Amino acid sequence: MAKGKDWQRLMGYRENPRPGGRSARVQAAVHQSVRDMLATMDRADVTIPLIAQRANVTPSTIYRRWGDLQALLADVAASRLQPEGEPARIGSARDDLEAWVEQYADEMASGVGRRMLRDILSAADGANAEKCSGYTQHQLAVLIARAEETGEPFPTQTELMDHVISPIIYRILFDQAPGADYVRELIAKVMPEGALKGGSARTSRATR
Amino acid sequence: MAKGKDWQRLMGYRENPRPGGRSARVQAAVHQSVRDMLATMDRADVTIPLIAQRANVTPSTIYRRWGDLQALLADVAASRLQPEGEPARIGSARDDLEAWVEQYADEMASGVGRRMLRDILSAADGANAEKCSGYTQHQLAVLIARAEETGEPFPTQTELMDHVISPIIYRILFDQAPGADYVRELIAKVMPEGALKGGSARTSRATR
DNA sequence: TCCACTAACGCAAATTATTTGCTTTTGTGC
DNA sequence: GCACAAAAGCAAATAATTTGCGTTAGTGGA
Repeated sequence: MAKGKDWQRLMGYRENPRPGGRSARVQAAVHQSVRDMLATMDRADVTIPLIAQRANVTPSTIYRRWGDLQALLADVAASRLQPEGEPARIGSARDDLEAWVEQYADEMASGVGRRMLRDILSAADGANAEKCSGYTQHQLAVLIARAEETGEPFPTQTELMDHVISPIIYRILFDQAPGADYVRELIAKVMPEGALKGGSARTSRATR
Repeated sequence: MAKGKDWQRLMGYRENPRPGGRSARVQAAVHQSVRDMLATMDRADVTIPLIAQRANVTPSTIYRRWGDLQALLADVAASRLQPEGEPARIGSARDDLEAWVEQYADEMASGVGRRMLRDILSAADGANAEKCSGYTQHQLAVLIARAEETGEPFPTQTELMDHVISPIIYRILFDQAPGADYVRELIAKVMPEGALKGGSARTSRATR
């Protein structure tokens, strides 16, 4: 089994060799089918033949295009994890950050989010994982750019990834869900000295 | 397919229902078989029938006991990730911590370590992931206890998990390997104020 | 030590998933 | 339009998974 493990690379089946109508339709139908099935039935019962049937596609099409179920699930998860827009503008850069990270943590810690994370990480090809991490970094970059514009003191991207995102993801993957106040504490810790929360003292949580 | 998804729980097949001779032998043979195969062949070619053959066991035995390949791989990975002993005693508590974390990061970032991590995370049952995180926390607890004995200032377990272990694991899972100096920087950041590195200034790396 | 009990294993048939060679459809560039 | 080839469909061949039932062998009690 699994002889042609990486033909996807061997024959450059990558991104846009022929993105025209039919291919795109098949891809959309298959993705939709996967999303539907994940929403309605237990993940252990989701199989490629079933996905294919619901998508009105032949199983071999899926096998040839994605390789195996894990790769397909990872692909679907990665596309669902792609942010729909930029972080909301609430108020100060820090407020925006807090709001965004809280929502991020909630999404990732939810049942579906957690499973998507795992799907992405368990794929043989790490491309989707990198893509997913890239999305996060991009969102943070937007927040950082805003802070720069207004001159507000703000953590660097590395600090945010290492000390806010990483602990959140670790907890989700290995233990349990991080709560909203835990997230705020993480943020408080990486904010540069002198950056105030609202109008009060640094560690205060009175405002809001 | 996969009808009896979680019979392992339904009928309490858990840890020690009957750990006597034969069961233990089968478990050892299967684990060994998996380790051998992972070492010699491509992971995509590792199948349950092959594992069974090499372990001189019937495939259905493996299916009934572990459920599927992912669960088996996660089980093997978790047992390989179990630390063999306590962290080495090098010198100061901080030196011990640095040495231990560096080795931890190296192991996890290596090809095998990375794959084991992913195996553990991709299993449907999160028990192995928790177990694995528990090992890490236990090792850290030992280091913390030592620091307490000698009265050296030391980070808390939460600080270490959140700001040293988490960023390392995140990088391994999503991006690339963390280097030794990156690891030392993380440690430097969580050491309490006033804790000196070797005999010199805090951020110095002259010693050692 | 022997015996009853049953968890766990082995075997083999039935089912289901995966691979593969070949044909057909259909975007794409000229 | 037309030629080209990428991607899809189809179906047969292969391989993995499930399952029912018989057998083996730890475990606890007499």
